[in-house]
Amino acid sequence: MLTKQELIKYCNDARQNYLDHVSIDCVVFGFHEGQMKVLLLKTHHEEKWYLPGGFVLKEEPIEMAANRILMERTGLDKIFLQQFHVFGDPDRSKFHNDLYKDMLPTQENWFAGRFLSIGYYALVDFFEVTPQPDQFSESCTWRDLDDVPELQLDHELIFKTALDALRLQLNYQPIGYNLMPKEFTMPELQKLYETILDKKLDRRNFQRRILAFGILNRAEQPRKGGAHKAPYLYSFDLENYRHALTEGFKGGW
Amino acid sequence: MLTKQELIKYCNDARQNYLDHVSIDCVVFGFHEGQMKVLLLKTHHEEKWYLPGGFVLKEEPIEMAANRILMERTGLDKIFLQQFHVFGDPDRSKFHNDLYKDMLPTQENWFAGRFLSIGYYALVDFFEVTPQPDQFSESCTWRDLDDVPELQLDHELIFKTALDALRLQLNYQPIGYNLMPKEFTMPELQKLYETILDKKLDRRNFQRRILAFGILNRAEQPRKGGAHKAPYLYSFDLENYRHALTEGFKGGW
DNA sequence: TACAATTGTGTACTTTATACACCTTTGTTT
DNA sequence: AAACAAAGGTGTATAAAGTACACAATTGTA
Repeated sequence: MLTKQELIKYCNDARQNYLDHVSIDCVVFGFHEGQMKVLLLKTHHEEKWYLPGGFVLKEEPIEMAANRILMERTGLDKIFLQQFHVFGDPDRSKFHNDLYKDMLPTQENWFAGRFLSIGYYALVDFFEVTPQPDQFSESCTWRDLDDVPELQLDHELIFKTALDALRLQLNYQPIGYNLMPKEFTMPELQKLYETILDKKLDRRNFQRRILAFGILNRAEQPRKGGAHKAPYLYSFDLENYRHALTEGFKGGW
Repeated sequence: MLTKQELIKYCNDARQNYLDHVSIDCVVFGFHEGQMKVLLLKTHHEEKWYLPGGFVLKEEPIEMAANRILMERTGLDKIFLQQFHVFGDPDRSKFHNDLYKDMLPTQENWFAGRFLSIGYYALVDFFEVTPQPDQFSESCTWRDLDDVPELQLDHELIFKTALDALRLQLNYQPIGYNLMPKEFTMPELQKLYETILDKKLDRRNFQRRILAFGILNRAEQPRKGGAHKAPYLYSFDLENYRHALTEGFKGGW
């Protein structure tokens, strides 16, 4: 809970710098070695969880805003964010809007206005980044997908919609660059798909299909040292990968 | 061109009623008997073409806003609109913003502010609806997809992005209800797909594939009276159609 | 009556998808 | 050292889907 002075200061700052009525919320999925998580913020002294979100500067492109917001609120930089939906229910922040209504008249409280929220999602390796909570948050932590706490506002809807969008994306776009180490084994890549889809895939059929996409290069030398048979190492063929990103996989019709 | 008094009046009205910084633009694709068109507005006394767009009322859900805007600007009612993207470049309406800068200082001109635009698209039978221009427009007309005039602002980008979204949709959702008459022949339905995709499909393979989706019922009696062999008539199985709409066609992974 | 246009139906071939089995490698157990 | 378990590479049989065709049936027109 803010003091009245703090609230007024934040309102003035926001009114001056941010575009009114528009916010951005980011759903950052984290993957590492078969585990999938989502990045959440928890406010000070409360058990209230949020997706990292924020506002758009008056002259800022929204893609830049999404990246800046993610950076400011979680410390994560240079993450590829993908716009997926706008959440525009006028009541979506009703509870939030009323929070400070006794302290400051709603008309004077910039944050109590109506906000549409543009949803962005991303998929990162959570071992490659170190989330840092901002001043408003007590913690910024990865939560297992099957252990997501109750979220504030409509953030559960945003989260679920993002997960659907991500799963749909698997069908016509390559995925995994920036998630896998430079070289990785086929079972490791399969884990990624299985984790996102939350189901088991056949080892051999997965291999055939993913190889058919033509976005992988196999290294000469297999990985050594581990227990069991030495697996081959693969890396993404960046050129083909990027091409597949823009062109998509199967044409459909 | 508006007079200064008119502009001031519109600004006041808008400031009072509309959410600042947010607009909606609709890309309405029209289809009938193998022709595909897009609905455009032309301003009075100018050769300036726009997509039908407008603003969101302060307490209005954005889906309702999209429908109201389409109704107000084109007369089209009860059209299923699908949100597909937000266009958030701060310069997207730069030219438009400067239009009245000599008449009214930019700060006082509500319309000269920055607007994000939420894109919606729809697909309708253009024989079933009668577009009516609103007071701002000289005409509201269907234009052939390959004869789209130069569009104002970033409306060409919005149009093209909508077309991509529509084509992508063909791969995992049924389409055509509300576009085809209650009963239609297979070649007629094929025309729809060919027109949207702008390419020829094999007659026989199309039939097999579309029938495999299980969303069509074949009538007992073929159509009579026309020249040539009497074709069978089909209608959409609404239950299966709706199911396919929510579930999607092929799972992919 | 021949013909062109349109539509229905079939079939061979290719490609993908699915469901399996078997072998190799490597560290651990006995 | 031999046996074993676990992980991983590769293959194959079958089914389903996609592609490319050919031919027959119907109907109005030349």
